[in-house]
Amino acid sequence: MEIEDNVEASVKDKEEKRILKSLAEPLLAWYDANARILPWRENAAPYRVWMSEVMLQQTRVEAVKSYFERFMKALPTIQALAEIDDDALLKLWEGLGYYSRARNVKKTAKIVVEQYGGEFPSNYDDLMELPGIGSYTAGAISSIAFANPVPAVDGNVLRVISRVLASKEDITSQSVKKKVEDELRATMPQLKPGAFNQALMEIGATVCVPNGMAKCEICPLNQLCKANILGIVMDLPKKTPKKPRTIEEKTILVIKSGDKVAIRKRCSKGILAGLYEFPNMEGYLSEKEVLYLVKQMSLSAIRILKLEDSKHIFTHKEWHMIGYVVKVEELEQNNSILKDCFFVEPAEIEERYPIPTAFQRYTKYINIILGNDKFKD
DNA sequence: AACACGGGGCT
DNA sequence: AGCCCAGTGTT
Repeated sequence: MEIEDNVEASVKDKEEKRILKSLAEPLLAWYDANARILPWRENAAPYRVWMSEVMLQQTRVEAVKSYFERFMKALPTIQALAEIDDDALLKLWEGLGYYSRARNVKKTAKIVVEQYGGEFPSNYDDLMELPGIGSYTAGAISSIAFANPVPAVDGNVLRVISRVLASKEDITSQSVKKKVEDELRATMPQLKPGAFNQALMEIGATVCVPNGMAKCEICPLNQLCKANILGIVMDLPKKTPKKPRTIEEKTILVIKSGDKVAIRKRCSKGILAGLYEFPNMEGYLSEKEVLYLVKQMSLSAIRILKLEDSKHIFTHKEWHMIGYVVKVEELEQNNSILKDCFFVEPAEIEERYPIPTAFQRYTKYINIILGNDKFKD
């Protein structure tokens, strides 16, 4: 019985290997005719490939386009990136999300300049040592910029391979990803590995799509795709469901003094690390409670206005926010709200301070005129 | 293996 | 409202 199982497994392995090896020809032909024109495809310089791949981590192509072009214009060389000021770097990344990526590209730029003479390493294992470069990005850089036959397995590739092989294994498990990487490393073409990897992802992004109907009619792989043949494309891939988001309630204060507004720098660890924000606290505070706190710091007239409620959704949590604009004069030092805050003009925020999207909506209230009807003593 | 880490677009 | 995206790092 054990022997029969082994024989069966071996037959299945060979079948899978045969299918994977037959992918390259139709895939490369399709890619030649259907590759999208994208900014980072103008040329495959390692610096460009690296930056685009990092930006594309968990981020849609459409969102990355403008960021990539602006970033490469501002920092045309890896030397320029290695030397840029942290706030200026985050300002270039503002709104793109996963800000540790920005910190990591700068760390890597420094290493490449100092340890590699400014030239990116080409092989997979060296790339894997660099901050912010994992198995996917190492494979993408090595194959696309240096033509090394190593796989670049992202969510698209996992979905496509899962369907082509009609595999019911859970693609969210790391062991499955590792297995797909190993199988592709053994079967992918030695010629044009960069085009092969990009073609696999491009099929996933434009044909073998995750939501809605996969376009199997126009897929170059439809004749050899087991899920298509078996009619189970919509049932694949299998994934374990995600944990529900936790909800956090916050009160945001837009504190105005003259033409300036109070902001502060966030902690260097955790969510939105190192970005700037309006002072805020846990929980919903009433107008009275805010006023009480604000009175401790302001010696004279105070006006306050409640703002519209807002909600910001992250991957793993939701911020439900209420906000107030508060006009203050004559500040006392070292009060609790304004601890770590400093006052800046709106124009400075726009050009200098990176503000996460969750707080961006409150910037429009900086210039609000507070009427006398809201005056409180 | 599980979790933290952004933001946005599509169904 | 849920899904998921050209994933990586930490625990």
